[in-house]
Amino acid sequence: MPDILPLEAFLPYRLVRASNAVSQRFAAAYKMRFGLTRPEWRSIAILGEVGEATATEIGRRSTMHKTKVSRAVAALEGRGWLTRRADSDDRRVEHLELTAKGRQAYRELVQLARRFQEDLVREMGADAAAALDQGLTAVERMPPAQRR
Amino acid sequence: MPDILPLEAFLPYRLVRASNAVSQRFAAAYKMRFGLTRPEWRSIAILGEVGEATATEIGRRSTMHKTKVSRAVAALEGRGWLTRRADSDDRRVEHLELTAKGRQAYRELVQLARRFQEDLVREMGADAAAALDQGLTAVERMPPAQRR
DNA sequence: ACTAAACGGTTACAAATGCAACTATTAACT
DNA sequence: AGTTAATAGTTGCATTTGTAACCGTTTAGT
Repeated sequence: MPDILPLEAFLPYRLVRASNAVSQRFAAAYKMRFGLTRPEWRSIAILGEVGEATATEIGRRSTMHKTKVSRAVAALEGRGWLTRRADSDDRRVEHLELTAKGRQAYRELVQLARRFQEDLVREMGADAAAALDQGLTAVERMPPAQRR
Repeated sequence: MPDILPLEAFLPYRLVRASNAVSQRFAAAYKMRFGLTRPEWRSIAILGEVGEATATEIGRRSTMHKTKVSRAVAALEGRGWLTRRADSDDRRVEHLELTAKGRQAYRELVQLARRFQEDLVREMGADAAAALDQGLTAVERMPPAQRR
């Protein structure tokens, strides 16, 4: 009498699958357009949003490990999409900022992302999208101790 | 007037984050209890659910690449949790099945998963969990061409 | 029947990732 | 002041993952 668990009904699995499906599709878009990796796209997204940040802050905001951030930042710097500026008070800290070229790319990326999300919502249906939003909000509210 | 995109409002990003938060927490549980990797746990979950499957079928059902499945299956075989049986008609095919030991582990894993999901739903709130369910269902319904 | 294409599964190699150790610097403690 | 702990960021190394090539077998086309 085997007590089975249908994987299709298991929330963590469904979340992973949905997440993979959606972000692989989006990743294909920005990768094709710019040759960016996910850590790179995320770092740009943060910098474009807040204007200026340290590597640590990028990591905190985007939930990426600091080595990922470090490598992404190095790559973006190599592309000439961001610059580092030493902090005057604390010489460990580097303030990062997009260059004009980086901001231009960011603008395009934002367009891409907006269109993507619009398509997604249209395809899911507005009511389902609202439900998803509500569900994700609840997950996001869960305390870090529980979330991690 | 930079047109910004708040990452916190971008669905793919939110999905990835929620998915990571939830499944890292669950992974910690089965990893601690059994030392399983995620591909291994998924393979067991499929086999426990359907009783018997080929590697290809495991891949299809769990959305894992065939190399991942191949490695997971090899590891589980090494543990003595599953056995391979050659197909009589088609000698390329191997039918996989959990051993008694594997089924025992599966039973425990199902318990673990059930408790996990109950806790999760309780913590989110039943209404939010229902909303999440509805949202995920809509994503799952999206055609593969769009999903991938 | 014979060749080419397709398929199940494994393996080799390259790229991405995570962890731990490291450097340099600042903060905290006594 | 002087030692210790903490922090920002980078790098080396082991592990994980994905891609492509591969072997053996079956199917399809001619």
